[in-house]
Amino acid sequence: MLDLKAIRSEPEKFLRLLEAKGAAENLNRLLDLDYQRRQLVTKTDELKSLRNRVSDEIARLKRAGAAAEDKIKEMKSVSLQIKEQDEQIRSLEEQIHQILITLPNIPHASVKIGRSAADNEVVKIWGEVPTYDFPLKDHLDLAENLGIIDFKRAAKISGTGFPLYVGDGAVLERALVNFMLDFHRKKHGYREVFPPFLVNRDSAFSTGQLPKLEEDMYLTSEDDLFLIPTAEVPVTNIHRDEIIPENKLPIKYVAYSGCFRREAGSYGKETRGLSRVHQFNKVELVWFTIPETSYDVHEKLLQDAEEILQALNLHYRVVSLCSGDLSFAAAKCYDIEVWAPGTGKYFEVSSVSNFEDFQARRANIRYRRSGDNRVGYVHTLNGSGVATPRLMIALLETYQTDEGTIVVPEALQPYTGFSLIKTTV
RNA sequence: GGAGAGAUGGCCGAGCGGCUGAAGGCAGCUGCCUGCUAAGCAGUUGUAUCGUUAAAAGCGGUACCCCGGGUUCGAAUCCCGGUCUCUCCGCCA
Repeated sequence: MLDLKAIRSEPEKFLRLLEAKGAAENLNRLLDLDYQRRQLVTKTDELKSLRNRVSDEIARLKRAGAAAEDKIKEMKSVSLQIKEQDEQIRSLEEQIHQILITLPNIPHASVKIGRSAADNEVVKIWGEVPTYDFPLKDHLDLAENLGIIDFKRAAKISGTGFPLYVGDGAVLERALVNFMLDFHRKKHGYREVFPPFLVNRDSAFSTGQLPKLEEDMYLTSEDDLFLIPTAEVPVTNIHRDEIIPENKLPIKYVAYSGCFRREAGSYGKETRGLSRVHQFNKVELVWFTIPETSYDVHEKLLQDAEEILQALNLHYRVVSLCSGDLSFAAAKCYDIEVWAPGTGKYFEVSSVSNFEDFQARRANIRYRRSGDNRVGYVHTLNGSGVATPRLMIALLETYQTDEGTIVVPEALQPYTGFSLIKTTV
């Protein structure tokens, strides 16, 4: 959520930046409603002040045994007026709120203004496109031949987009998750949490999924709980409605979770294989920081996520998203895209975002400054570290051999207990 | 799923329809005292919002005792609805 007071004081700036994200239409109406509200609040507070004073007088008169009928009568009509104006204020606040919750975050000054993914910039390339002296298979062929992912039976069980990992495939998937959790916990000092996979509306609102992206989530109708699309949602909400002492910051969590996405509207494209699925596994990194350091942390977070791919020796590039491609809540975002040689494409395996105080405002996560004891909103950041399905694609396709087997990267071998995946059926 | 109990400030805890933003205690901060520490004494300490201000501080107003309604000139206190927590029973990995 944006700061209404900030919008009020610099409306032109917000107009310009919201346009850069393609979402400026309601701004003037918002400012008008805000003005009306403030006028009415001032008027109504004066009436309340009057009522409080006279009510005290009435109490004094009654205690002294004097009559107060005329004052009571007068206050009766004042109270009625207060009630009417309070209702108007409530209505104005509701309208303001409705606009405010649909306004996206504004891009940071370092973010390029652009319309779509075509305007994104590659800011880093790590490693080189690997070369092979035999014809490459894509992950679908490899997985099917090796019998490590059973898409057919998965479709029978749940439908398309719900991978069923089998045998060494299941072990490999689990190994990836454990490897990444340990990596961030031990090497980067994150605190591990294991969050709930279903969340309530307040939690989904806080991180920005609601109200605009409700249809992207699975909803359990009986209990009105959402299946999480990312661990970002429960983990960010750990500190909802809290005031954190500054000396406790930064706080950094690493969490594994299953992730569930309806991917409504994306039928027909990329529906085969692992590239776009309804359920997947992801290790997520979440930071809470003071505002002054959040952009340094953003770079650090990116680096932490990159190191996973480096440890697995996978070629990747980093893309800085332009304003038009930023998600609803993000002020700045890097995508990490890993190379899949069999498919011949880069796949996004991580999104590393700084939300500044946008989520903190929605979630009411504040901190108390050590110096002057004042409270302010924290900055929240998160990044995938990383998501497995596309990592699996890159892994299978990068480490395939001309026999169709898969060499397990050294870093993973302690977790798999084997170094080669070959046909077992 | 059934039955019962509860929700007050950073924490514990009192609270009669007006004199309660809220007693008392703890913790924190500031002074005083003390060779140091402890103890003692005095003062102080929430959040949001509106106004004043270029802005902040400060000052003034308003609201907030789980949430939402109601009764009343006036509600932490009375009434109704909801949420959450705890205990017991049932079911259950």
